[in-house]
Amino acid sequence: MLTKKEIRFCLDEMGKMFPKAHCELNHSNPFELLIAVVLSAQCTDALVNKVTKSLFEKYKRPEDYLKVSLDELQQDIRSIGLYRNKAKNIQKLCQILIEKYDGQVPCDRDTLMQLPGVGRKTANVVVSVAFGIPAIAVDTHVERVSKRLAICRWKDSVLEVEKTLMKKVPMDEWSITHHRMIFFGRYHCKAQSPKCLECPLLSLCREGKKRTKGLELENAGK
DNA sequence: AACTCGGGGCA
DNA sequence: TGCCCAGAGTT
Repeated sequence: MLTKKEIRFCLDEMGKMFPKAHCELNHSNPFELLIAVVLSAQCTDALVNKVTKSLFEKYKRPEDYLKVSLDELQQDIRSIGLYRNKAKNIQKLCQILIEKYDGQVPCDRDTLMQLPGVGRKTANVVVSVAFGIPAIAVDTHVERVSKRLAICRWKDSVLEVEKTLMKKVPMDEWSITHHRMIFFGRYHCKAQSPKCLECPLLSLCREGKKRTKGLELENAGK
């Protein structure tokens, strides 16, 4: 298992590789952030950004999402995939915001998780980015990177990964941890083809050592 | 734990 | 073409 010092080194290196990783989300508007993160499930941020640009010109407040028909909202977000469920969830979510929370986005993680389409990952992103509440959002990239680097154990559940990260990463870096690991996992430490041979973390990466050793044996055998 | 949603991106 | 994807909900 990696020490705190080693983890800090890893995060620093990830920050050097993707220096703009923390600038991708809109900090200033919790409602737009919530919608954007709900839309981002199972598709890339680049794709969501294409949609949200025009979407946020048309829909400013929760009320605006309820003024149109479900079909119209579905068409407005069609290009991101999973759009039927997401449109339904967003209309339901907006209705709840209006009825129970005076049209405002709750700043509590557990409250957010009760909204349709909002799971633990989405709730953690919203509270940490929009409200500055310490939280670490764990998605498939964060989970994979944490396991490959032996920050946590292979068999750990998503929740256990989150707890381990909170224990080992200094609190003031929690928010940035999510974005650095996301970019690192998406573009470098890929699920199928990680770039271990050109990775600055190889010397302390359990999975990387195993994989590169495998590559050497493979090459030697040919 | 396994399945579903889904169009776009990429090899 | 076929495979995978910044998840969440249901069974």
